[in-house]
Amino acid sequence: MRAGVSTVGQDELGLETRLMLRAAQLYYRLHLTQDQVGERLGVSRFKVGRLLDRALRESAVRIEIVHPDIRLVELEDGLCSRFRLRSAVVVDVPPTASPADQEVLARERVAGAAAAQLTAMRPTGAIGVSWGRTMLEVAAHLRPGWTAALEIVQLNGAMSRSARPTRAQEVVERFGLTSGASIQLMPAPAIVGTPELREALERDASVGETLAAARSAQTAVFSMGVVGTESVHLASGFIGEADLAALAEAGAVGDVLGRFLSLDGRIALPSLDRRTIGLPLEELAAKALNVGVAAGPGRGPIALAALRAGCINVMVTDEETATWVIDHA
Amino acid sequence: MRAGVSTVGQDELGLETRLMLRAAQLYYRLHLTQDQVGERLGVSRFKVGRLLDRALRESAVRIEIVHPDIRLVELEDGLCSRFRLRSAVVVDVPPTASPADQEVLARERVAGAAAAQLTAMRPTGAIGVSWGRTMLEVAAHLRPGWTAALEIVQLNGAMSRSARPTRAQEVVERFGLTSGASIQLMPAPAIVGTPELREALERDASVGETLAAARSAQTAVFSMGVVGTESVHLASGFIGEADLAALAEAGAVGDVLGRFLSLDGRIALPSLDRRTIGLPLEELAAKALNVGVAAGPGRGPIALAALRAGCINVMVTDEETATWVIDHA
DNA sequence: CAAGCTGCTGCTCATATGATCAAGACTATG
DNA sequence: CATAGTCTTGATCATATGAGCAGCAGCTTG
Repeated sequence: MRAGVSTVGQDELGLETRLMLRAAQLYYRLHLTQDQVGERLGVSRFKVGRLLDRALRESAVRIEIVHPDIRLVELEDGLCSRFRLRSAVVVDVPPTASPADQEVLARERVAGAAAAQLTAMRPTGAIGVSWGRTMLEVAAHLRPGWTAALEIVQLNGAMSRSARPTRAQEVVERFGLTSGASIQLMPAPAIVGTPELREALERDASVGETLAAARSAQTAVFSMGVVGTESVHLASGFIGEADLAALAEAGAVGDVLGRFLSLDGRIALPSLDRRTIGLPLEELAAKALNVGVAAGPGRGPIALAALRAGCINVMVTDEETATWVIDHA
Repeated sequence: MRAGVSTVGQDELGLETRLMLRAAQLYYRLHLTQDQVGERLGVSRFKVGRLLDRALRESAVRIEIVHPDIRLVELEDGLCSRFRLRSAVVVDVPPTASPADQEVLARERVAGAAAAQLTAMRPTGAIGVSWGRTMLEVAAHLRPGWTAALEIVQLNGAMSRSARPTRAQEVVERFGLTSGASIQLMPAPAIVGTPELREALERDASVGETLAAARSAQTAVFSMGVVGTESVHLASGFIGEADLAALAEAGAVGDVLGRFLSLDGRIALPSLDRRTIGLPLEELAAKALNVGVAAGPGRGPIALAALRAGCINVMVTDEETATWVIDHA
């Protein structure tokens, strides 16, 4: 090797750096092999490798992902690592004219992604599901044969006496019809008037057996609701204005399976929770696969609360919600 | 492969693109192997390779060299490809307070680079050299043992009668002393009064033998001079004000070996050229290795002219000159 | 000047990557 | 409903790259 001559060191100009840039140019821009670069530069391919290594370490060469959607992947990674999730899906929701449209579109997009994610995951055995507008949309996106699961079981009470029914049954039915699984409903309201009644109902075979099935299911799919005048629980008549005021007072930010949480991930109003029929959150959190779906403006707080409660290990949501969660975690 | 299920096509979101970004993220940011990426994403490593390929082709991933000196390498490449050079060296010259300082610093930097380049190239046999301020500086930067060449020969006339001598002998001597090569001077002025005298001198053994040696040398090292009041030929008394005016009239932009060129690379003033003693440019251009050195503000035009004349195959210059040449080529 | 030390070089070998190919899946069309 | 064509997929093999190591040069220090 004649490299020895360079040891005379006539190098005020950073000859080594020059060599590095030249190597980077030939390798990254012209796509030569390290061998070819070495030949052109008169150095061994090992040296070329080391030069490129240095270029990368010293950030003389920057590799960046410039696709506009990369931020979604970054949000997904952020959610996964911060909350130890198995996976996360964050979808882009194009802006719409009105906030109402935005909410509808977000729900539609997120639900589609949730359905795709569920399909890809191929859950088996029994699958517990909640209800609500988002879950209804998820159900609508499921395609026949999406899972080989044997049973679909409702995770919480849903039977409504109101003029605007919950359509909870449709959710379960659609999950079942598209998969050939049997279905099991929870024939009870989401929330009743007293803890004693809740206990009595849960002890009764009608509700109790479904609850037992919900308990033993290895998979759960559920959405998150907001607290406030647009709450589905209010519309369905499960809670009244007084409850709403108490929830607001207690700092509730939304609900999971009808159980309202405050931002720290704890039950906001234990007295109300004791009147709520369905799987308790600790038991939900214990499942192997927990797909939580949050779609639409204002879902950030309840999403964060649910994540903190540890009852989600697969998150599906929109960019706005994910951003809020990451920013406030 | 369960990939079949994805063919149901619940993909308004560009699922494939999402996968691509995820792969790019894991591969380029987290530095996993394609195998590992494939495992995490549930696809084969071949698919990962194809995804990354696509990401690169579609510019979803951009690899850029961000080091501040990369522009110098780009200029070098530009010079090499535009003028079919063997190599080019473009050096950075930090700004100074005054233009005069700038010229001195540029000469110093470029000369250092030229000396380093020469050293790295290890020319053998005979080496022809020109003279001038830049060449003197190059000579000063040579370190003992820089070449195993046998002879250093002066390429053009240099003997001056003026108060300010050319110091051309110092250039040759320094080249010789640092290498152990013998030296051969050209004992004649650069330019004489008549073509006849030039011919007579070149026929004489004193000049003729040196000229023959200059002709047979396989390597040449020379600098480029500007035309104008600061011309070294004027200062040395080789040309007078009248010649200068004629050169300006003829569109001369500078000289190589005392031969003045116009921007198109041709002899600007043939009548003057016939009075110039030394190697003709066609013979210079025929050599295997021609190191041309241009340093300092205002050298762009003569550098371009010399390149167009085809008498350079290794260019050493500063950023300003290189930029000018590229922009005007 | 000797001796130890540091840092750099190129080597060997394991691994990662890319090119090419054959088979299968889906589409479009008769 | 068949069938040809196109696209995608994973396998094989050659090549490119990276990890770890031993040798050597130059520097420092006694």
